[in-house]
Amino acid sequence: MNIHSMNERSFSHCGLFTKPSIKGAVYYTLKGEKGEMDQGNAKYNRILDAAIKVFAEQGFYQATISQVAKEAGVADGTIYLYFKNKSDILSNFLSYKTRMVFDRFRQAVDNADNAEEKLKSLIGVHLADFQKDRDMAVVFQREALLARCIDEEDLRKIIKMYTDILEDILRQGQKEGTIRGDMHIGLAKRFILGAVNEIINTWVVTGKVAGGGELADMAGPLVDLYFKGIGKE
Amino acid sequence: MNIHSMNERSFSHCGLFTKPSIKGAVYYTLKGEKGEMDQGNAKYNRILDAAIKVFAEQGFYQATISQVAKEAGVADGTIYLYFKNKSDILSNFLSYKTRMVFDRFRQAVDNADNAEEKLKSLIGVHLADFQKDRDMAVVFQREALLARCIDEEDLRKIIKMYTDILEDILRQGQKEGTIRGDMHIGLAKRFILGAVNEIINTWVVTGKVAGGGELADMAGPLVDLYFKGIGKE
Amino acid sequence: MNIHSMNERSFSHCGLFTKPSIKGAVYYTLKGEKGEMDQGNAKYNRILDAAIKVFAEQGFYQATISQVAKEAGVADGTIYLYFKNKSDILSNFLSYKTRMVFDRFRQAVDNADNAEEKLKSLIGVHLADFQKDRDMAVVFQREALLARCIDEEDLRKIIKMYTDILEDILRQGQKEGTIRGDMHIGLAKRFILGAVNEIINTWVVTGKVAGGGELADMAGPLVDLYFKGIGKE
Amino acid sequence: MNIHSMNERSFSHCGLFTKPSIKGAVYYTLKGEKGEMDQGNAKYNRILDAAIKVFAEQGFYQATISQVAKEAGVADGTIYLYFKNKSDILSNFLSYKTRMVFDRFRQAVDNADNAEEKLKSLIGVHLADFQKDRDMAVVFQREALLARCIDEEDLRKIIKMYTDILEDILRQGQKEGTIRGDMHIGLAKRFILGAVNEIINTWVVTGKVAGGGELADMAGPLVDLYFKGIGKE
DNA sequence: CATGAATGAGAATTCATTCAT
DNA sequence: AATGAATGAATTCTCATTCAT
Repeated sequence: MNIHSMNERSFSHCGLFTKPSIKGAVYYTLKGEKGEMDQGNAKYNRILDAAIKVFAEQGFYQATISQVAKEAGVADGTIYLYFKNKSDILSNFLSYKTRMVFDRFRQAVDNADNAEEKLKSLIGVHLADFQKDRDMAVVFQREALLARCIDEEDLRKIIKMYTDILEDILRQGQKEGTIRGDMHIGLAKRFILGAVNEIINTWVVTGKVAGGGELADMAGPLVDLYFKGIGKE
Repeated sequence: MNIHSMNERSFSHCGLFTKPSIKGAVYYTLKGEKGEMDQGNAKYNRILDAAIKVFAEQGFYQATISQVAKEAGVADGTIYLYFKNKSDILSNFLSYKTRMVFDRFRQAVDNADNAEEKLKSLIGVHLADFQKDRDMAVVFQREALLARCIDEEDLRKIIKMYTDILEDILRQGQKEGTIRGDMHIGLAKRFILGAVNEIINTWVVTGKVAGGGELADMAGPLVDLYFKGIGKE
Repeated sequence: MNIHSMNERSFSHCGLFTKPSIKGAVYYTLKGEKGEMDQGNAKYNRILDAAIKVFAEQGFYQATISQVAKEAGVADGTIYLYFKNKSDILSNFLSYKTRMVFDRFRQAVDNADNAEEKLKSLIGVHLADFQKDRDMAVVFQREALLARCIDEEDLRKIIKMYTDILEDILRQGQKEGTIRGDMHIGLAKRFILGAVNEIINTWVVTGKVAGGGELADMAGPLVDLYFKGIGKE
Repeated sequence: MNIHSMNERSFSHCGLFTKPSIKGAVYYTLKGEKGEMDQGNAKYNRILDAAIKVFAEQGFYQATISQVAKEAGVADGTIYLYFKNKSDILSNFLSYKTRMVFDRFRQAVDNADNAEEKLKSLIGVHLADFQKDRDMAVVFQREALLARCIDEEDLRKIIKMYTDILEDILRQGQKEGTIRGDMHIGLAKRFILGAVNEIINTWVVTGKVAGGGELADMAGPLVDLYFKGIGKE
């Protein structure tokens, strides 16, 4: 018997956002936080961490289960006690990480007052969280796209989640009178998300941040650009 | 002897933009234009076209040489007369396509007068060209990133090429007085490129354009957003 | 220490019919009959029953220890307290079952008077017993042959046991004057056994009995055929 | 590209007897008979022969593709150019062999006049053919039963093919007045087939023929038993 | 140049068996 | 005795690449 039931709610099987909790994800969240976390969870997390590290370094398709197992310090076969197959590792990671990341995004937005502050807060958390965990960032930005093992539908949902948050902010700003009413919201959403992704991608590829500071420091100037544009009044 | 010398200057071996001409690329450019083009070149192009189609459909790693050969109507072994290996096909494509695309981009920019027109022209051609050839767009946006067979250095160069064009435009705009002088140019470049990529990606994944029209139609509204931002004056 | 000494006398190691008693078999025989039977024996039997069920359904090689354990309601490891390995389960079953079946066969033969009655009784019990326990029948007819884990020598012995019984009957019939003296006894034995096996196999595969009744009902008509043949007078 | 289209009509995919010809089987038939047989066919046959030899020795599940490849003198991968997978080898063999064997059986029956002669001829060919190729006999008698990779439906069809031939003979005999009209034909068919199988199985397991001669020599005495039975008139 | 059959290294995955608890 | 997580050997199958024709 294996622990698969625990991960049952993987991307490819149950839809990404339909079930409320992944045990694995929960355990993962608890990483390092609870002394009473048992071995099984620890191992699930160890494998997940190792896999993301290896995927980030090698790319999903280049990475082998053996490499992941070695990195995690377990036998090859052990991986299959926790994950259905190689794709399932990535699925579980994306599923869990998406959930976690969006929880933080929502929080960041909820804790700010007006549209501009909300946007600044959202972008700030986005950049900070991704900078904090480069492996995650690499896998999220690069592998998620290509991984044909991930349902395109799920991919769309992840993006939609983000653009939905943005849409809320934009509409609020329009009500507040701080954001133009005469623009294409669908375009504006992509416009905002695109810049953030581009900045993260540049950092992922070059290791550098435009301007030389922290990734999160770009949130202010970026939101400034979003609002004022590049044009001279 | 095979034709490899011809492709020697592939991405992964000699750097993308260091040597002035790729015979293959040249042949490719000439596709359908010159009656005196010999069989070999035609076959080179057939394989390249077939490969991009298959890569776009299956993903680079899922695609097999056999599929490409079948699509191209040649034997598996024939591919190796024109390309060193599987990665080399993608490398050659990116190398050639980058060159071609940037030629068109430069032209688009050169044919316009002021910064705003240049930007509009650049984005317009970018969107139009990618929409015209979805397979190319898919491979460019998705596979290029993940394909570890492409040198990261080369990837950086491609992006730099684009942002260099943008930088020129931005500086010209600043001189013209149409673009703010008090902004971070490095950030602005990513800000511009990011939106274009995001719009293309959305189209690639969903098949839809925000707004419902043609991809190229977004150039105007997008540049408008770039200049004015989302803020209410 | 484990209980292995108990099963030491498995098919593959000590020969099937050389030692007088298998503890496991004895326990098995006692299944449900003795209140003082301890837990260990009950578990031994539970595993054996479960294994035969799973082997019958999946085939010996397709069946996994985990499936057997689950069916038996014990942990995977527990199986190895009672059986040396997977083959040993089958060996023990065949060993026990052969013994049990032949006890009943001998009894059936002993309780009848003349050769024809003996034969009818033997065939009747054979068919009835196999019909009563389809899993056993499947394993006996199908898996026993293919399972290379069973010593061919043992296989020969089982068959010989049966044909020895038949030989006794045939010789008695010849003495009694009811059975021809001018025939090849070795051939006649196979002739008799073959028909029974074929009828059981047909039932195992199709689930049907030629004629549509109970398997055991075929004993009479079959023995009639044995004696009279298919020829007209 | 591989040669699979050639074997398309495998047991498990298209039903056993629905399509008229297996190229592979045809080639196989021609083994050693036609000088112009090309390499591909020769290899297909080499692999098939090797596989049957290995399956007969090791059993289907114990046998590995590597063993088959080694026996055939080809690389492991080559096997997959000719067969979809391990089961497909067995399927193709059984499919081909069944066809061939039944052609010979039909011929044997057609060339004889009355029921008794037909039966004698059928049994004679059956025994002779199986004795001629022990590996085939082993695989046919033992592995075919157990191989869960073979559709049970197909198994039934093979058996039915044989019993259909027998039924024709029995009915003809009844018309001719040489065979009893008062017997259960379904039972009689199994009765006949069972004896043949038992004799072959005994020979497969012990290497011996009851009586000590050739397997085919048993046809006469056996048919004599069928007709006259074991009873003293 | 072109072919495509053959190769064999390499990867994912399974599962009998062990052993620390 | 019982457990079941962990192991890792073993196996199937894939596919980029080669090379004789």
